[in-house]
Parts: sequence; structure tokens; C-alpha cells
Amino acid sequence: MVKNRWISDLHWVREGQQSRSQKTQQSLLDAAEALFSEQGIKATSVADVARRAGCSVGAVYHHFRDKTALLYALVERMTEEMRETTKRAVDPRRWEGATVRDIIQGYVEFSLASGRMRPGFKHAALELSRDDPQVRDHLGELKADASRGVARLLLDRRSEIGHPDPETAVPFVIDQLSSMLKMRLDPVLTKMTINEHSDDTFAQECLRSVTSYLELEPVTSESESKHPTGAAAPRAVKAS
Amino acid sequence: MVKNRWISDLHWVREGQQSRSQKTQQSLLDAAEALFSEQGIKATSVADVARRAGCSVGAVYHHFRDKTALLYALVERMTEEMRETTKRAVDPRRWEGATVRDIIQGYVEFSLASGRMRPGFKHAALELSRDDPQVRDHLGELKADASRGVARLLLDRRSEIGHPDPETAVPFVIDQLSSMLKMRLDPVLTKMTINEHSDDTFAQECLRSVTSYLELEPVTSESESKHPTGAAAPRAVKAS
DNA sequence: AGAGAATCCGAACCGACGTTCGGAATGTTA
DNA sequence: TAACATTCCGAACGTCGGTTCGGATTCTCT
Repeated sequence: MVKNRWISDLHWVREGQQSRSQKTQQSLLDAAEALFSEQGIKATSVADVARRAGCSVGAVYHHFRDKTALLYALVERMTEEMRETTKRAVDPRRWEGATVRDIIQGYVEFSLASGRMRPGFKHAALELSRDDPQVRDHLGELKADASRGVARLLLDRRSEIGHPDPETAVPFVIDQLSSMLKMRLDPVLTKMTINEHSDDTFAQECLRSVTSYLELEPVTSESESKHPTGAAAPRAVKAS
Repeated sequence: MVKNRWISDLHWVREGQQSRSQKTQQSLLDAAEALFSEQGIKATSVADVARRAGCSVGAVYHHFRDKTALLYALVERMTEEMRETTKRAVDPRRWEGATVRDIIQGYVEFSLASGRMRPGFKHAALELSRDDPQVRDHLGELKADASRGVARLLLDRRSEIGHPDPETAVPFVIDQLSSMLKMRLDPVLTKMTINEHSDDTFAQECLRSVTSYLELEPVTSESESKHPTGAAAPRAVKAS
């Protein structure tokens, strides 16, 4: 007799008793993530997931109440990761001594690099958020958190900013940058642009745009390359 | 006996003989467009379309070879419209005497206004282009055409531009603007921004950003309000 | 009016997919 | 090893939606 106990907070995911259970649960999640990101959510059947994970449909339903529970578990897993990553990335201590310019550059490079991880699944999550307002708000809040974090970093350096109204300008540039990055990172949306520059010139032009909009003082030789000292900020993947 | 003649160029849409036929074909297209934009493509069944159009499933299949034919016909209808609209919008004669600033402002206002027409269906078309590379390229080319049109208008006025490399800078700003506009216009993506300004301040800030990036000369009283003289450019819908 | 074509109807068909369930296989405990 | 729980299997079921098809209805032309 199976104790039908679902972990409500985790959206009807069963808590395994044996180590065997955890292993298949992970492989199910991995398989689902891969398939959802490759083919989309609706196009992936439960049988597909089971086959990819090397187990049966029954096993899927042993672990997850239904197909959407699998989805929610995946979204939770992903957002947890992202929350951690961005939390570290916008930690003020990490950016001590950095200029606005450094931060912007780091933001662009970081977004390009991290945005290219799990691109398909991020898209699948967005697909899910079309129908599910709860997921939409969840992801929106996550993104807004990150943006607010960067905004705080910049506003802490408002002495560098010549724009008359930094409270308006800073959120604006951040949205500006993240919009461009989203377009650039989405394989479908990319087709909608006319820009075909490498990541380097892209980052450079972003920097130039922000510099002039925020009216930062021009670069002096000594204020250059003030990247944070500790763990280096992730660099953009070089375009081939 | 029905002559089974499909119009291959129009993706297996039947050419009606009687006026009655054309009427139901139109109402089918209208119903499909409404439903696709409301619920998405996959979530809309053929029976739904038939019901909304006030006819039977059989009628649907009398006019369209299959469900995707209906889709293609709709995409074709939409792109035809868009092509016309943008062609008129970027006509150089329309912008005689206009400054770079005028054009940017017109572009933003125009995009805000036209982007809010049929938002759902545009999204559905994007959804379709996920799976169908042909549609993706088609829409991409359409968008790129528009962008190139605006770019040409701006490059024709390169004497106003202080940026050292207008060939790079102009496509960059256009992608920048269209990215922001896309985010602002997509109900899901909007959740991903921290900016909650009205259309007016948004347009204003866009203008400011572009002005400083392209290094345009500051506004003089006489160069102001040089909007095209003929048919007025569509204005942005005022935020309530 | 009447014959033949065009149009439309909707019940029936069919495959795909989510879900269930009885039992087999595997692990755990005594 | 015996008894019991956990985990897993996969055939079977029900639903849903795209598609088909034979016949009813409407139109056109003479």
C-alpha cells in the first residue's frame, strides 16, 4: 500500500523514501527539461518524458500528480537557480570600487552568458506563463528583482550620472538593455532585428549608448578596467 | 460533384464560386483570427472556429485543406496589411523636411499605436513561427524591411548625426527602439520590466536616449514640430 | 420547374495523449 | 527467508480534436 502523500508546497511532487526513487525522479526532471526545451511543452507527451528518462509512464505518475506538476517542479528548480545566481551577481560588496560603466558592462556580459544557458527551457517557461498568471507573476517578479538590484547598484553611484533625473533614467536604461538582450537571446525574436554584430561590438555599443544617455564623464585611463576583484564577472561567450 | 481545386499559392484555400461562399470564408477567417488571438492556436479547435463563424466543421474543410491552411491564410492576410502600412509609413516623400528627431518620435508613436492592433493575433503568428521556419523567415523579413526603411530615412539625414559611425549606430538604435517597443507591447513580456511610465514619458525618454547616443544637435525653437505635413503620422494612444 | 453543380451539415471515424490500475519487481526489516 | 512497503511497469480506458464522407440544402442556368 502506497502512502499517497504529496508535498503540497512542491505542487504534488512525491517525496521518495528510497534512494532509487530520488534517482529516477531526477532523471525524469532532466528528461522533461530537455524535451520541453527542445519541442515545447504541449508538443511533449508524458510518454516521451518516460522514454527519455528510461522508465515507464507509471513511474512518472508515481512521482508527479500530473503533467503540470512536473512543469511546476521544473520551474521551481529553475527559478531557484536563477534567484541564487542573480543574488550573487548584484551583491553590492561584489562591486565595491566599480564604476557605473563597469557595472553596465558586467551586466551585459553576464546576461549574454547566462541567457544562453537553458535557452529552450526558459522559453518553455515563458510559454507556460502565457496561460498561467501565477507563473507569469512569479517570473516577472524574479526578473524585476534582478533589475531592481542592478538599479540599486547604479543609483548608489549617482554622483557619476549627469542625467537630471536618475530615478527615471536608471530604470529606463535597464529596461532598454534587458529588452535588447532578450531579443538577442531569443532565437525567434533575433530574426526580427537587423543587427548582426558580434557580441563584442554589441556590448560596446550598448555601453556607448548608456554612457551618453546617462551623461557619464568620459573614460579616463585610471578609471578603466575596474572589474570586481573577487570572483570575476562571467564573460560573454565570444562570437565565432 | 465538387471540383477539388485548391489555390496552391494561397496554401490550399478553395476559391469560391458563389458569393455565399466568400461570405462564409471571410467569417471563418474572422472567427479564426479572433479565437487564435484570444486563446492561442493550439488551444483553438476547428469546431470552435466553426461555431464562432456560425457554420459547421464540414464548411471549414470545404474552404481550407486543413487547420494549418487556415493559419497560413490568416498570416498572409495580416502580413499583406502590415506590408502596406509600413510601406506608406516609411515613404521618404512623407518625411520631407523632417528631422531625425521627428522621425524617431514618429516611429515610436506609430509603433505603439499599430502594435496595439490585433495584439493577440500577432502573438499567435509568433507562436506559429516557433515551429515553422518558413513563417519565421517571412515575418523576420517583414520586420527587417520596416527597420531598413526607417534606417534609410535616418541615414539620409546623416549630417544631423554626430556619432562617428552612423552605419553602425543607426541600425543599433532602431533595434534598440523596436526591442523596447516589443517588450512594452507584449502583455507577457511587459511583466518583465520595472518601467511603468506612461506612453508619453516613455516616448520622451526614448527620444532623449537616441538624441544623446546619435549626438544630434540640441533642439532649437525653429527646428521643432516638423511633423510631416500630409497625412499626419498616427499618434500614440494616450495612457489613461 | 428541374437538373446539375456548389455549398454546407454533422455524425462517425481515428489517432494521440493524459491518466488509471492491477500486478510485477525491487528494496527493507525482522 | 518471510512479510511488507516502495517503486515501477505497461496495457487499457476515456477524452479531445482533426479529418472524412454521404447526404441535405441552396444556388444557377435553361
